[in-house]
Amino acid sequence: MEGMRPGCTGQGTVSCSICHILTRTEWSALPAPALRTLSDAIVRREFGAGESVYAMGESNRGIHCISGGMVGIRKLDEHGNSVLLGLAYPGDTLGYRSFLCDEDHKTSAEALGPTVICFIDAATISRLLQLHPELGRRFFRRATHDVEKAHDALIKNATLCNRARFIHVLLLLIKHHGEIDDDGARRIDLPLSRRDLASMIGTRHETLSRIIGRLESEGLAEFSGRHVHVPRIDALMRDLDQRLPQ
Amino acid sequence: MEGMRPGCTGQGTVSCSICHILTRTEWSALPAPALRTLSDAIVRREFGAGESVYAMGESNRGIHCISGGMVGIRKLDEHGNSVLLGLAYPGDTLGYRSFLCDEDHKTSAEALGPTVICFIDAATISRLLQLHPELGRRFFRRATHDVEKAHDALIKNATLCNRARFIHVLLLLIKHHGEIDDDGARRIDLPLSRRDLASMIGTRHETLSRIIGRLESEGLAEFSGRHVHVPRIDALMRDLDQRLPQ
DNA sequence: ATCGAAAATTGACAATCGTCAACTGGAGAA
DNA sequence: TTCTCCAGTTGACGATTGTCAATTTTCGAT
Repeated sequence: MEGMRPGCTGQGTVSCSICHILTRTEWSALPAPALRTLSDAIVRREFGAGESVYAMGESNRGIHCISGGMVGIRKLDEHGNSVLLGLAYPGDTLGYRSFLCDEDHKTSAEALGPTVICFIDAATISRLLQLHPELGRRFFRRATHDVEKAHDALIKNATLCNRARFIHVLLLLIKHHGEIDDDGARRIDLPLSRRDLASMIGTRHETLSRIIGRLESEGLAEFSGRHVHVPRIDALMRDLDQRLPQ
Repeated sequence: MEGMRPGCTGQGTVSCSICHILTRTEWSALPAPALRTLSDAIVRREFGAGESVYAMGESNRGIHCISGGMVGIRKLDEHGNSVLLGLAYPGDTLGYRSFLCDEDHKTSAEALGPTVICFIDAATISRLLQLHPELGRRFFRRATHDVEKAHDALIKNATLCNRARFIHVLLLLIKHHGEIDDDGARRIDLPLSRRDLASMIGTRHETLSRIIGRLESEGLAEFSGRHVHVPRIDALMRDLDQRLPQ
């Protein structure tokens, strides 16, 4: 199977019942015996940065569950433009919508660094869903949450300028990847290229370069390649309040 | 009950099994006896233009199903900006997500003209869902479809300029409300204010005024208040192809 | 270490956009 | 009717953006 690595532990060697991110996943709706069924069925796969987990248009053979690392959810429009719709982290389930609707993948998922993903095949999920209707309700909740996330993004696009949208993305990334210095400053190594960052806020990469330049000249952040240093994160947040429209 | 009109036929007088828009709704998953249960339970309500069907933050007591007319789905951000997220037409179900997740309404729904809406109370839905699991699957499909619609809107926002986004909205409205003249030209009475149209494409109403002005000076459309005349609709669509980025 | 391709930055310029302001026009109330 | 209010339009202006182009930097492969 593509993506399988020599170090992959393969089937049945991971226990979902002791998975530390279980409480974040939809599977936590299952009782212990069902979790054993799940553990026996999952296939653990490791991905390197840039590797595709699945691609738009592919048929969907099961559900992916992120155990470690980070995944970018991408979509291409009819003209080949790539837009990064969102980021997924350990505990997030991928491909559940198209799987449960028996449709092809509507987005692409791509590892943004060393990533470990558990794959659960169609037959196992069908069995679990039939025995435990609560699992289906959890996935419905998840879909609802995804709608709300997309609506929030639409509202940000409609009401904020590019600069504010970028700061929002930056704060989100800091929340997930940032480290705190002794003086309270934050440091990150961005997991995304400038182009992907630009596509997330809906602008061109040249424009993003200029926004970054302005943030640097104002002392709000220092960028060096993918490394970012934010001396005072509250200054960034206050900048958002003062820059509501454009 | 607020919104009830003298002309409202009230409970049990509408048969869902003969509702002409039934094939479009999730309820078509139900067999005939369940449809009778549904018919007996629904409450038909009529709304005038601008009347609220439900508001953001209200508790959710059931599902609304549009029988006739048109509804705008609106959301307010934390600063009071109103954004029109989408339009709903006969056959569309409203408020199903927050209802099935047992949460408050996350959006507002507002009649954009004389509108007839059937309301199904919580107890009836719960009973139907329990007896007919397929109904739940239909709602899941609907949620998935809503995610994809929001993602498509995000991609349009990220890759198209305001002018192209407005033309997309205009074509959508023509599809639903347009009439065809003898010479093939289209006519519409827009169901939305300029401000709402602007919020849909994520810009200011002054900017929309200028975009409309340019479309008029190029002969692509004539605007007179809310009435629009599009002499050649294919010219509008061709304009989209030539104006991909900005 | 070197090379080459892709990513990223920067400049210049035209086009677009947001803001503020003034003005027009129509709908509803007194 | 007249008045007021609000949606809509238009103008002016500065700021931002997209595009094209040139250049620099980065990163992986050889």
